[in-house]
Amino acid sequence: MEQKILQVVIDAPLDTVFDYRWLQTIAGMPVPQGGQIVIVPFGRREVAALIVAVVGHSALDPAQIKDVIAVRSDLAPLTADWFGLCRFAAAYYQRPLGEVALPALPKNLRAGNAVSLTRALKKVAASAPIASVESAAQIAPPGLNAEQELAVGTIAAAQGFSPILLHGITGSGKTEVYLNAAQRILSASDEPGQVLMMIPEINLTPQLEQSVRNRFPGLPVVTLHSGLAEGARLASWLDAHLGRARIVLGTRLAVLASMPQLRLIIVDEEHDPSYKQQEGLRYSARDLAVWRAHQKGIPIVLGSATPSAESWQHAASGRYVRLSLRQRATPEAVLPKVRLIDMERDKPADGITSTLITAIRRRLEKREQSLLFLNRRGYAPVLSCDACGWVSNCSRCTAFMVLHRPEHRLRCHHCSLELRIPKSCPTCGNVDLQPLGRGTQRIEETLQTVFPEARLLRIDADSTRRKGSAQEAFDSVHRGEVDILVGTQMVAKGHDFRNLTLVGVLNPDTALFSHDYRASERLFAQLMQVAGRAGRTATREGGNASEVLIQTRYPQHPLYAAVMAHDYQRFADGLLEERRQAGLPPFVYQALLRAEAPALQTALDFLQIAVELVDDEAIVVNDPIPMTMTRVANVERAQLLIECPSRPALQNFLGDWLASLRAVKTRARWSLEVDPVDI
DNA sequence: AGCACGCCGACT
DNA sequence: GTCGGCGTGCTC
Repeated sequence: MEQKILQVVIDAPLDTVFDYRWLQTIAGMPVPQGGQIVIVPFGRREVAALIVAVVGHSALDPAQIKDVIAVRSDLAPLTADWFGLCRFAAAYYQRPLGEVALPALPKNLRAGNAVSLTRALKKVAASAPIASVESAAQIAPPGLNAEQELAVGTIAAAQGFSPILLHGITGSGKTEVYLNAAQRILSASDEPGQVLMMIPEINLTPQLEQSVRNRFPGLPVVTLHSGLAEGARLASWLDAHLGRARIVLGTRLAVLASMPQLRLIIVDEEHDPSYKQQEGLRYSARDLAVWRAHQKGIPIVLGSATPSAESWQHAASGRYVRLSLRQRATPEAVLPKVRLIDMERDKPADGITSTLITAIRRRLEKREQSLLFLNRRGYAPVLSCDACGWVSNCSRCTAFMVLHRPEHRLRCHHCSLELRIPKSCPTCGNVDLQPLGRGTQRIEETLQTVFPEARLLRIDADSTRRKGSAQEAFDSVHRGEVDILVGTQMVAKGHDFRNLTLVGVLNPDTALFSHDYRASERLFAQLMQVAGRAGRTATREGGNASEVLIQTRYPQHPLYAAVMAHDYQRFADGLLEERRQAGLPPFVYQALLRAEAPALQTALDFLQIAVELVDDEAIVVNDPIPMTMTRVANVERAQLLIECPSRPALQNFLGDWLASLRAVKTRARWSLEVDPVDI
């Protein structure tokens, strides 16, 4: 009887391979291969594992080796390319391979549920034969302008790894460039090819999915995102893995999809913070996509109206090719006029200046829509007592509990704590408690008072909690059932409202002076994006271009000057110069060690030990500090930032450092983040 | 990460 | 006298 040793990895924080015994129980049963999924006994449970190697002998005592329970031989093995990607991600983010590779697979594949896999495989096999791109492109593409033609030509002609930064203003037709480039690449060769098209949040950008499907009717297009039900996710994943899906449209998790015939990667809105996974393995899907394109030797298009500082710098240094779309694709369309409202001169009443009120009134008279953008949900960020100074602190976090008036609740946005709004001050009994500051709910209330006849709609995480309700809300705006829309960053993405001609931005100033050096970069992107919601309408008959009004106390700030001029380049060049002088990314590479414990000192003590374990001249070590929001859900948190001008040098150091950190005896829970954001 | 074993406080 | 707190140790 033939015996083999399968070396496997498991989804656990254990950076080793485990050996299992495979015995040929039925003559002719094929020997398992690397890249296949197996079910193995692990401790007292059964887990899914991935075979990384099949060998003849194990170094272990045979008595220690257990038998494999089952081999998922019905699935084509994961390829070496895919393993290479997972290996890179694991090494780069300092995690065990199994913790990267196994969660990248659909749950149903790992659950040992043979029935659902068999059914899904049958469904894939039975689905329509693969359509060729030619037969599917029967819908005539709209004509491209010269800039778009140049972009498509450059992408399609690219040889080998070619990172391309496509900088195109809102409405300049980036999507058409993506679709044409995809078409050219898919039809260029006789072999089947696949395109990975990544977008920040699929639920907020259903238009893109629709344009892709409309453009290539009959071509297998699948979506991959966390909102899919497990069955649908498995079906999409299998289509991608088996090479049947020609276009995979997905969010950040799609970067780890198995796509054996990958020929082109597109990352739309490449600057978007959603590409950064903020829990578990904290990877940048954009960065992994670039690595994947490099590994495969294929072009990758990073598209944005406001590229990230990192990508802009790569373009400036010549690492990326920069292509610009400076014209709006629809010739009659014009950019919205951006004006600032000086809040020192025009003092706002209830958060809204008279200039903005007048502008909204004009839109109501003309039956046009207005959008007010305010990045703060709830009614007011804090409830306070004038008499004794009490404020609505969360008892478990270093944060205020936010007043949610319609729900009659105080809510902590950082832990699950929720209370009824107190009728009187908990310390002095004063019944006159005051909300301080303004969130979307309060703005909605104010507007309803000022414009009692107007049809108002608020779109934020609270109003769209129910599944599908965000879509309903956006649809009703499109149908013209809303006069004034109030929303958080949710409304900034994706949706173009044809009849919307006014965007008001309520209090963007806080981001100008944030401790987070990335805040201004995000603000610029957000302002350009929200301005784009209004900008797509052509100059209206006899009317004016759409208008963006920004309420600010700092009308002289250069960021606003760049926004008014729609001049990303001016902003970005200035931003990069500041970063260079301050020694901040992208001119330095960072890693952040976080520690948390019931007592802050426990976390700080651990980080101090970590400081003392740094023995590398190339590494700059900062002081361990409590996090800005020190306590969340009764856990105290601290962090230690380390920096290095060289990425390889940092990588080299991190491996050794982590090995010594794992040996430290501490009660703190800790984790390392490479290339952190939000620090 | 799970999951078990193992030694000290408030309950039927 | 037991149920259960989480410390620590292991997983081929």
